[in-house]
Amino acid sequence: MRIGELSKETGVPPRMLRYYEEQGLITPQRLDNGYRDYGDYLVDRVNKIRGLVDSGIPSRIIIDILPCLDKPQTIVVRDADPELRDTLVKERDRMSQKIDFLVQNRDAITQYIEALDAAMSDARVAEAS
DNA sequence: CTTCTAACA
DNA sequence: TGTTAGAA
Repeated sequence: MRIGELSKETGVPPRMLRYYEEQGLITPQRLDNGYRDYGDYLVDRVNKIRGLVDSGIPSRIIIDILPCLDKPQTIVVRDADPELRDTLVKERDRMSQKIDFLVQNRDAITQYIEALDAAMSDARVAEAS
C-alpha cells in the first residue's frame, strides 16, 4: 500500500511516516514511480512504533527495541550495553508510572459518568412529575 | 488525484 | 508538525 492508505489505517500523518523512515524505524520498498510501498505487516508495526513514540521513548531507543516487537522473540543480544539497559529500565518505569496515572484518570472519569447518569435520571423523574 | 523532496514557519 | 513549492 502507498503512504496515504497506511496513514488512514494507522492514523499517523504521511509527514510522520516519512519521518519514521528518516529515523530508520521503517524501510518501505519503492515503486517504479518512486512512491513508497508499505507491506500490510507495517500497519501493525507503525501502530507499535506510535505507541512507543507516544510513550516518550526516543527514536534511537525504539530502533533497538523494534526487534522485540516482532512475533518470534528470538532476541539476539550481540552487544550487552549497560548504558542502554539502564535507559530502558528508566523508560519502563516511566511507562508504569504513566499507566498508573491513566488508570486513576479512567476511574475518575468512570465515577463522573456514573454521577452524570444519576443526575440525568433524577432530572427525568423531576420532569415527569 | 496522489506522492515525492526540501524547506520554511 | 503543518504546509507549500514544483515535478512526476
